[in-house]
Amino acid sequence: MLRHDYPGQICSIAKALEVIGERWSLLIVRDVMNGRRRFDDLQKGLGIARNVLSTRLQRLVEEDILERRPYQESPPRYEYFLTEKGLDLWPALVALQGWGDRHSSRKTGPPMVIVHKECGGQVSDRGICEECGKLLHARDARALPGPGAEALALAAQTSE
Amino acid sequence: MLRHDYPGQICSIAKALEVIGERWSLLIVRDVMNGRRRFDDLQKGLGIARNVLSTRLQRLVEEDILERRPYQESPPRYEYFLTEKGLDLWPALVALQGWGDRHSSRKTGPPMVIVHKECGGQVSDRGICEECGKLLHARDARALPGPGAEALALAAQTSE
DNA sequence: CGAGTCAGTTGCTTCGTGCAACCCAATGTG
DNA sequence: CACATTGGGTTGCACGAAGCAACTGACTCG
Repeated sequence: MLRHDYPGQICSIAKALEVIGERWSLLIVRDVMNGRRRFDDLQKGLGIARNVLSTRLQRLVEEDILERRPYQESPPRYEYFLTEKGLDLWPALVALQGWGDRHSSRKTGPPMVIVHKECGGQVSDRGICEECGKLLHARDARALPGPGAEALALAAQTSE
Repeated sequence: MLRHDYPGQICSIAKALEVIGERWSLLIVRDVMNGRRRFDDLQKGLGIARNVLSTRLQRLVEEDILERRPYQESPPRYEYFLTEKGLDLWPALVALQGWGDRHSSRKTGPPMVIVHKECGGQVSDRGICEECGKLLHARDARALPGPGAEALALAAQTSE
């Protein structure tokens, strides 16, 4: 049996980390948010071991962060979608990305930028549009390659 | 040699997680932010193995997230403080805590609340004071036990 | 003189991760 | 028709990381 807990902690940060603090979990959520939904696609994109990806996906589904939906039968093939709970991780991802940008991509500029779909303005690390000042949620924004990105047109078609 | 990287990832989230994505790291940062600064205090509070705490602290110091300062000589004893880079993790911690609150402390209410030092208003998961509307940073806020906390007067004297 | 404090280190065991190989059904290719 | 490829995994093995307990070493307190 696995231990997913930080015993004795009453803090919600600990609670949150029990679920998404495992290695790869947040990166999987980020990739699914950016439109990667299939096993092989996630595996290749992340460079994660297949068995680990498998257990992570199962756990994220159990925790109601991802939802597994068939997109064809025979052979059965599945896609993973974010639930509301999963989408709600957006502010945390944005905050982490902001921290990473500020402290490790100083010269090149951020490899990814987040823009407000509605007005095209850049989104701050607090999830607020710098253009129109609105407080945003996952569905209001889209990730695009930034100045620090070599190439990678992955987030191009970030559908709904 | 350890592997602290997520190879092939160009995203700042991956960069951030290389450093603070390890089990316990963020909880250590949170505790130091709440005024716990000493080895035994952190160890008892977190219930972490001593050797693991030791390596985590070393790594966080290496990464310039914590600073190790002697507070006495003979025998040499040290305290850990957050650097600016460490303090700057505050928005991410607040966002994670918000997510944890929303999705796992539904009935009890949040175990911890964050309040704006200046006006006493509650701070949202975006790090904005709900009272005065200001966008806050680590030094502007303080963590206090919330409705979901049984007891624990740990965060009582959250000095500067 | 013995007990306690503080900041670790050492040794051992178990758990988690990475890697490669394999499976199975269906579809594409020569 | 044979054979390779795609997609979504599972299995087995090796090794690094985490948990646990005991020990160290310099000092203080009663």
